[in-house]
Formats: sequence, C-alpha cells, structure tokens
Amino acid sequence: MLALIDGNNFYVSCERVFQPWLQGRPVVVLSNNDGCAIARSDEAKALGIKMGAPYFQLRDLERDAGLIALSANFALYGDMSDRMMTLAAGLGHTQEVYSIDESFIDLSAIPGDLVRRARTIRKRIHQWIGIPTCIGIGPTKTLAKLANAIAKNAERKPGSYPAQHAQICHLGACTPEDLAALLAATEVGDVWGVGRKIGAQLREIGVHTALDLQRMSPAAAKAGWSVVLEKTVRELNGVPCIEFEDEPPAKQQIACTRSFGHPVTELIELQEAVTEFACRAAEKLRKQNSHTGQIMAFIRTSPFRQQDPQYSRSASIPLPSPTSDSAHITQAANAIVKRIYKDGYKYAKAGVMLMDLQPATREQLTLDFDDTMPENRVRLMLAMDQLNQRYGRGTLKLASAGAPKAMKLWAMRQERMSSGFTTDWRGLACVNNDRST
DNA sequence: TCTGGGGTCCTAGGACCC
DNA sequence: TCTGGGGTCCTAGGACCC
Repeated sequence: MLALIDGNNFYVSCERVFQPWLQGRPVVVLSNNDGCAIARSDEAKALGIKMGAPYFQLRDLERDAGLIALSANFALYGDMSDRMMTLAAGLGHTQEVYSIDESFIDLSAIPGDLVRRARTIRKRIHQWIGIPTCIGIGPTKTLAKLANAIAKNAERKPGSYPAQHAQICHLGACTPEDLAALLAATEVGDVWGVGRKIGAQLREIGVHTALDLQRMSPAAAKAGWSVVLEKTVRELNGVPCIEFEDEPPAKQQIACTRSFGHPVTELIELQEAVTEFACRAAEKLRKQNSHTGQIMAFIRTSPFRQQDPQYSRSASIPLPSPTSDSAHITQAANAIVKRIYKDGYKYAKAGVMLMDLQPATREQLTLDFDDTMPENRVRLMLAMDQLNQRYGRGTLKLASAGAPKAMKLWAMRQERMSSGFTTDWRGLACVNNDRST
C-alpha cells in the first residue's frame, strides 16, 4: 500500500502561516515576473481564477473582490517543504519526494489502522508547520494519487463524494462496489497521466470517468495511445507499473531560463542575462556532482506580442571535454548567443540548458591528456559556491555578468514578495510587544 | 503596459550500416 | 513488369507532470 500526501494550495498556505490575515480571503501566488497565477486559495478558485491566468487579467478582481496577489517566494516555499516532508516521512518506512508539495510513502508492512495513522500525521503537520494537507492511500501510485484527489474534492466540494473520504481517503480499504462508485464519480481528466489532449480524445470515444478508463483493455490503451496510458489503466486495476523511487535519480539535463522584466534589444544585455543563467545552471550541476558535455542556449521574442516581428532560435555546442566550470560553460553559452543573435528584435526570454550530463567522477580519456577541469579550478568553483551560499547569491560572480542586477532591464519584476520568514534573519516575524493592546 | 519554469518519457522518422 | 531487408541510433516534437 502507498500513500500520497500533499499540501493544499501549497504556496498560498505557506504565505498564510506567517500572514494569518490572509486566511479566508482570495489569494493567488504569481509566477516569476509576476506573470501569472500558479497557486490559488479555495476562495480564489471560487472566483473562477484558472491555473496560469495572467496577472494583468486579475487586476479588476484585486479592486472589486479583495483578491490579494503575491510574488512567488520560492526560498520560503522550499524551506517549508523540507519541514513538511520530514514530518510526512513518519507515515511509513520510505519516502519518495515527488514535488515541492507532494510525497509518496511506502506503507507496506505497516501494521494497524492506516487511516488513523494518516490522521495523526496530518494533524501533526498542521500543528507543527501550519500547512493543511490531504492524504490518499491506494495499492498503486495512480490509485494513491486518485485517492488524494478524492480526499481534496470531498473536502472542498461537499456532496461530490461521501463525506468520510474528506482529507483522508483509503481506496485499499473500500469494498469493490464502493471503489467502483468512487471511480464513477471521478472525471477521467482527474486521473494522473491523463492531460487535456488525451482527456478530450478519451471522452470522444465515450470514456468519461475513471471507472470507464479502469475498464478499458490495456491493449486498446496501448494501441490507441501509448504504453504510458496502458500503464495507467493497469495501475487503476491495482497492478503496480510505476516504480517507487526512494532516492532521486541524477538529473539528465539542467536548465535555467527566464522571461525578462522588460524587452531587451542589445546583444550585450542578452549576454549578461545568459551569463547569469549559465552560472546558475553550473551551480546546480556541481550540486549534483555532474559534468556537462553539451551546452544549449536560446533567445526568443514574446509570442504574445503578435504585432512585433517574431524570432526564436536555439543552438548547442558540444564541449571538447565534459566540465562543471562556470567560466567554460558561460563562454560556450555566450558564443551561442552571439551566433544566433539578430539585430532588430525585442527579446523577451532566454535560457541555458546543460545536456549530456555524466558523473563528475567519470574518468576522461582525451587523446592529448588535456585536463580541462584541473584541481585548482574545482577548488575555485567550490569556494565560489560556498561564498554564495553563505553570503547570498551574487556575492562572487563572473565579470561578464555585468553591473548589479537591479540596474538591468532583464531583471525580474517581483513587486509583491513576502519576507523570508524562515530563510532570512531580517524576515523573522516580530511579536507585538505593545503593552497597551 | 502586462502571459512561468523545470523536468520526464515516448514515438515517429530519418540517417546510416551491413 | 519494375529498385531488399533488417537493424540501430539519434533527434525533434508531443504529451504529461507540478
């Protein structure tokens, strides 16, 4: 048996822990650049705000409906996530952290009443961390995810499912009849792995609910779509096809891409931005102790500005010898940008991707025995990472990153960000010591 | 004026090989 | 009277997830 535990409206809930006056009000958290809504409180969902809705379209709701929009504070969410995951791990023996707000827990060989155990953990997370959660339990990952969706909907939309499934739903403990009834009440699009496109195709052939999909033959799922949907069908029938991963596999590629705060036209500015992205990507690369063998970079105009001429191009170059050296990676990324840059466009976004990743320990057998990552470079990069970790991002950087970022057109807009309540001494909450109150 | 970022996996089709 | 067959590898693009 597996559990899936996740935080409700996670980013909004993190903000509410430290700003209790946000409780009960419609709140959204915005993506980078204050671009669009990426988390919504129940009250915001009730206003009809869709996932990914552009912020500029929500302005009237701020004025008329008391909507509060906050810039994303990812440092805070990451820290709150660590705390939540630590407590969630107490549910079973092993944990797979699946995303910033979700983890699977292996419950096999856990004796006793699983629902009661889940209730204890849920309460503890709420009491100690302040984050509301839902827990789904089932024999496969897909069923645990589905149970979690049922637990959420039963809580938020009373009447959609029997009330006993609210917050915690254990599909493994249902009778076959009850399970079928729950699956029949669940739209096929709510099944993990069924997105917009495949959902529409399924509905077209009369598959509307999770129960319809469960009863489809795996062969038909594979023939009509792919082995991915075939696995989904099998998992809905209680046959595990998606493995549980206790420890995260090393990444196969690492990206750092950003939309700009304002359009950029000059090559030199693009290169400053790309230098920063390349350094951030290199930092992530060293953190997982890998080397990259190929660098890709892209620049593009905004597809939303139809009135402007459009241009989008990417290119990649293989490295003579795999490296994690920020200077080499930056040099390659800048060479690409110089090559693909064309004058006369308003650039809106750029990015760097590191491909062909391999363990840093792997021995390089180049013909001329040219060691491109000698020991002193490794130590230099390590020192740079440690300084930036300790004193803040940008403490030590390459000269090609240019002057301070606040001056840059491409720098992100983040006008409504909360404090680093748990990640920065200056952001610590202050207890009111006014004696007159 | 203003529309995110970072991943994974699968498939089809072309290049290439013998 | 009409151009083999089978295999691998790579890449681009699509679909999905949060």
